[in-house]
Amino acid sequence: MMPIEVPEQSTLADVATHRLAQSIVTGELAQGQKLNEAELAERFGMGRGPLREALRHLEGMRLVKRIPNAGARVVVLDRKTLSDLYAVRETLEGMACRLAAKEMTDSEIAQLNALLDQHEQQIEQQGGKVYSQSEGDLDFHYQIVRGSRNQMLMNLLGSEQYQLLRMCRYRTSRNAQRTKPALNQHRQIVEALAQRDGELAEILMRRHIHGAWHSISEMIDKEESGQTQA
Amino acid sequence: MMPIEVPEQSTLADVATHRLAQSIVTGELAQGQKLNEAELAERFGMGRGPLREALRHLEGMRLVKRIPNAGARVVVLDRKTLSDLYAVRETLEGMACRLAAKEMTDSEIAQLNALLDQHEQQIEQQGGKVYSQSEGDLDFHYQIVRGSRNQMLMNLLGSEQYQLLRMCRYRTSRNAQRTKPALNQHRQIVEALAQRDGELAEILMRRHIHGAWHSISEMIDKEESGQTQA
DNA sequence: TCAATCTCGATTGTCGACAATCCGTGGCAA
DNA sequence: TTGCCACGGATTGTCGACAATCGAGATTGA
Repeated sequence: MMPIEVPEQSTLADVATHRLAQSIVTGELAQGQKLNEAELAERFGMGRGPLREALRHLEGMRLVKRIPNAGARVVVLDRKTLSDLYAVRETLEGMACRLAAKEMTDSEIAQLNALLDQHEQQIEQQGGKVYSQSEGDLDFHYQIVRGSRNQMLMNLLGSEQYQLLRMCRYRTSRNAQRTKPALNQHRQIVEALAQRDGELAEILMRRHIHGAWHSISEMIDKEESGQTQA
Repeated sequence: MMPIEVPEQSTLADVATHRLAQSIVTGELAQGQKLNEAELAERFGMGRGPLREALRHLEGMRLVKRIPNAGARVVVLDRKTLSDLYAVRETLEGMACRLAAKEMTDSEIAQLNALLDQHEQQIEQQGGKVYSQSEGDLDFHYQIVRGSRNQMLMNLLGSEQYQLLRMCRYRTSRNAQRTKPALNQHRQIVEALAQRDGELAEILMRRHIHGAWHSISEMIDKEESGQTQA
């Protein structure tokens, strides 16, 4: 609810933007898939005008790529792109941690701990399904980013990049073995925040994200067993 | 030519996007200014459809902010926003330097030095006008970002953020005293790159940007002598 | 005089139709 | 058979008109 950017339905183009972003992120629309204006407009029950505006908005967000006179396609996240994304994320979220250690209130940090308690419960109860690794995890990260009080960071990590992130998560979070160690790392980070040790929090977060990329990278390697197209 | 994102005119919405972005960045359209669809469409010699698409694109790029049924306005860069922007930029460009020290070819680094020679000439010839501080400086930074080989970095720093950056530059680059020391800092950075010392290059770049923000911050303080509106 | 409301002009949101362009297909000739 | 060209369908790009909404100013009542 917090990060998914509620558009408070007012204009049709906005709801189209929202629905398309959602569909792209969840993988309902496959990467590289062609986006037919007439068909989508029909499905959403609106004219082509608002839909085209939504496409342009998503183009600005880099969720779709448009080629003049050839239509729009969902962006494709290849290995290199993902690698670059995680490298940037490592830097940016590390920075967020450093700032958050100075800026977050004690109450907010307590909330963070409560969030982790909640995750722990869910892991124990349902044998560590996927929660902590997919949505809950993102909540955790997003809360810290918010704690940095840096609006630019929130924009970058909370919107555009974040969407790509979620795309990636939906692709790879089916077999999440990493929930337990991830939770421990989260705990360490919050501990560092509570002690107002920004440098440590930054290092821990960077290590955490680096590990996440390592894990995801292996997953992609396995997954890549026969799909190469231009 | 390199960074200004040539749209190779094909669709009217694209040229509108380009022209609007240009006007916003150069300050031709003031911050917070209302963007009237009919008027702009008239001025650009096109219908309102393509223009609306351009506005949606710019909205995705965060160059304009739209309020449903109330039109679009040029985004406003207040002090806090700029401060956040420079903090992020410091981190990101530092990272770019660290990567570039490993990834750039000797030839590219030589080119960088040639670019600085050119800047030096221009400074000496015309008494250090504005070149190095406004456009040439950005070229320098952009070349390094490109040298990082990280596409995500290039997107972030080369497009969205970069545009905001340029907005800021056009606002504050009238009285650039900093061209000489800035050039020296640039030289130091290139030297570190040439020695493949990524850590040093990162530190130097961070210091360079930090100093730039300090300078710009003071400029804003002076400039702020009687303008407060909601 | 002040405040609430009403009305009107202006602006935005939406739609349908038309023009331009591209892609695949089929025919034709070498 | 193979390469090229023309044609047709489909899709995108653009425009003009209409409906919905908002803001500002005038009007009226307390």
